[in-house]
Amino acid sequence: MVGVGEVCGWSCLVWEVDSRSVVNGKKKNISGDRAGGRLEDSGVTRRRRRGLLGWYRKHFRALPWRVEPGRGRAPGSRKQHPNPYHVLVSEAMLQQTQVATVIDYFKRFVDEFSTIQALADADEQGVLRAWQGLGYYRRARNLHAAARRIVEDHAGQIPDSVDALLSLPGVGRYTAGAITSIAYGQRVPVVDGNVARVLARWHGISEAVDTTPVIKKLWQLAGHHVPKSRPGDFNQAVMELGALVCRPGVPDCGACPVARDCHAHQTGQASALPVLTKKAAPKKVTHHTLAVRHGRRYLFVQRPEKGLWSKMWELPTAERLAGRPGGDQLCAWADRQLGLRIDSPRRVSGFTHQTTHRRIDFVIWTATAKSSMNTKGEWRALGRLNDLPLAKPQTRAIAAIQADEITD
DNA sequence: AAGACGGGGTA
DNA sequence: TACCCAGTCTT
Repeated sequence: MVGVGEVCGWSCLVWEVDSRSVVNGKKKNISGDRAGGRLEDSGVTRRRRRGLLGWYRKHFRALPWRVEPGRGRAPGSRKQHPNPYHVLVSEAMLQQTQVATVIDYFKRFVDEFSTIQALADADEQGVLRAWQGLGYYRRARNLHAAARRIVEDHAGQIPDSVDALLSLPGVGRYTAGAITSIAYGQRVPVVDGNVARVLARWHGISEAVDTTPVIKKLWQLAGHHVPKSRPGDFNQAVMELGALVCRPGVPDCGACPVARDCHAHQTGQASALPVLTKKAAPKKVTHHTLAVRHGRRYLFVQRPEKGLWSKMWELPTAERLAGRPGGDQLCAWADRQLGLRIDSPRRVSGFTHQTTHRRIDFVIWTATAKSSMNTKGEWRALGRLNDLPLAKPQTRAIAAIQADEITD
């Protein structure tokens, strides 16, 4: 940890000085040179911790991977920390995904894969299937690979050091901090979107928080805020505050336990912070999904190792047909890409699917195969897809085909 | 440093 | 629409 001196006797003025030094983009010593200054000695810091933990004890959400805060500290009681495996799974699911979305996925996942060993023993398709609908499917494959590594290299114990955790696929600085602090009670900070927002407001950070020097500063700040006692509760409390009170847009400062020690609130800037850099608009594209029927079954293929929806299954989909192709183009495409002769494709429906980087118009076609000869892919009845992981637009396409079958 | 990677909640 | 979510990895 880089030494941060100039945070002793914290004041907003100190940050204003620091932040100016950050903004020219140079990695100068933004923390100042005075060694040994400890934020924990600051009255403001102690007050923030106290206010935050008191608030958290009252307002925390009961979540399936969480232990009641502060519990188990009395002599003779157990279970001070949650199951490290549960923390690993939940943190993987929570990456860029809201708590409310994760809850049911988490329950089903640990029900099906109840231990790290069980997860390691599973096959990747099964793990992807359990992840279906959650998005960012690379997370599922990384988690599965991590489980195998943990069983192989760590005797099935989730590592308790940041370095060992960072070497696992899909575990970055945030997740390593979450596991070490929450599951193992170590004084390690976390910075996620919530923490960044809270810190930007507490300290009146007016530079964009998604640039390298400011991110570095946020980790330093978080490292000085996290207490030795109950670091996991503290980290979760900051994130919970960010999710419930110190929300994006207009925060509920009237409900905030630390508003008196928040620079943004005191100066009326809370709703203006944090500042984020603008992201590129999604690209507009069209995908043509072709439901090729042979008897009662349809052809499904698996997507490649990399890229969008990697290793998920789908009805064959043409992603770069120019213009507004007709049935002839679809026939040619099926011949070329699938080695399949089909009869007169018919357009049955369409919908739009939005991801972070693409706005995809899906056009759904159906056609009959002249034979089921095909080296790759599987022929499946639509009622027997339970073992195939399918991304969202594919489930919509399949629903459209089923509806079309009925009205046929 | 900038993009890719999903899907849903919220205003 | 646009933003943002208990981020990580690749280019």
